[in-house]
Amino acid sequence: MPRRNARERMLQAAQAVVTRIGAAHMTLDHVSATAGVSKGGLLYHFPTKEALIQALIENYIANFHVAISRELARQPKGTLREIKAHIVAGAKRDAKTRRLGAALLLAAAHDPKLLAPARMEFKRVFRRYDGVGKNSERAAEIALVCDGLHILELLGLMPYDNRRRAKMIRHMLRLVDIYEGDSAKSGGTCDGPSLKA
Amino acid sequence: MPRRNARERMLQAAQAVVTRIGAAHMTLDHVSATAGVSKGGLLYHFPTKEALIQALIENYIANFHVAISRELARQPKGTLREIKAHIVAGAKRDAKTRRLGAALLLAAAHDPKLLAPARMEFKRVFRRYDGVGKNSERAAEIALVCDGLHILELLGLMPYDNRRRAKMIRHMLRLVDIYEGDSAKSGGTCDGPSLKA
DNA sequence: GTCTATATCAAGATAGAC
DNA sequence: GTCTATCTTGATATAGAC
Repeated sequence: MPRRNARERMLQAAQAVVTRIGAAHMTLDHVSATAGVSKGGLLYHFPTKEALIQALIENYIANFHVAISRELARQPKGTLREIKAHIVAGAKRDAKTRRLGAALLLAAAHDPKLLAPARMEFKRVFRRYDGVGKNSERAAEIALVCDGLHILELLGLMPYDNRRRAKMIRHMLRLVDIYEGDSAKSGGTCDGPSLKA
Repeated sequence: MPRRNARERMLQAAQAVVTRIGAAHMTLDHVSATAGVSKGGLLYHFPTKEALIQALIENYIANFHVAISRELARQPKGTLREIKAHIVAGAKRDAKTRRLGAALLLAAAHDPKLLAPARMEFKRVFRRYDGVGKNSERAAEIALVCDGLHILELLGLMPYDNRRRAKMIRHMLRLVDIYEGDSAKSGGTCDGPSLKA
């Protein structure tokens, strides 16, 4: 009987361990104990520790995509509603999820290849932002603000409190709106004025 | 004889190793061999591997400050010249330095405490950006764009080529100018040529 | 096919010799 | 201050039990 659950259970256990003590301190013994299997059993499903972390990262990104889809349904019509959904979904991640993301990001230290999915994700996002409007620097600016916030928060480097953060999120959404409006106007230049708050 | 050089030599060796193969794959054996001492000798100066990495990180940040100071001397007068110097210095780091920074950042996976210096650095930067002007979201926006670019590049997540990147840097400097101009509520002293996209 | 038990090997850390 | 010898832990590899 190929128990589909076993693999899933091990992934969940790994996720729990990583969230609790970080990917760097996660050991195979720890995960297998949490999952209720032997180390060998774990290694049967994930031949190396890296494979396990890789699976966690893919899982994390997939979950994020689900969250974005959920937000997308709530966004009003608009060319860039997908981007806004991205921002809101990112803003809504809870502390536990963020901790998991940070741990996984840092786990890539052992193999830059592990960042490949993330790299693809960024490529996709930047292309998406770039594809709309005429001022691609402005677009990149928005992309960088969003993803900069995202990553700085993951790493715990963002010195904002909740109130400040909420204001910043609103500001970002406004940026998208303005950019969307500018892009829609055929003759409109994208410099300065419309960005003044 | 307390050889001041010994510690320094070991630090240099560690830096070389990290730059070459990454902090995760750096072993004490490797470093001690490169430095020409035994593992025990190395561990006398740096009681743990983490202590060694910590020293490398502090060294890295100190070097970055030196680079900023150098750029500061080249910047024309202006309220936010320090910020522009920061941007330019960040943009100018060579590949080797970037690789080192990335490795050190990722090394923090083993202990979030290692990120403490970086955290302090960001706090300082954001406060500096925040202190000038009235629109603090706008200021934060600039800060996030700069540091977002910085970190995404360190992690190799930035999908830009050199030309695109240069344009983005110029755009960022222009953002600072615009913000400075808005804050001063005067004509805005933009330094012409270097800011054209 | 799925797992347990056990073996191996690398690398961080410690103790004490010099 | 620095080295050698040794301990320990954790990641893999292997041998088979069910």
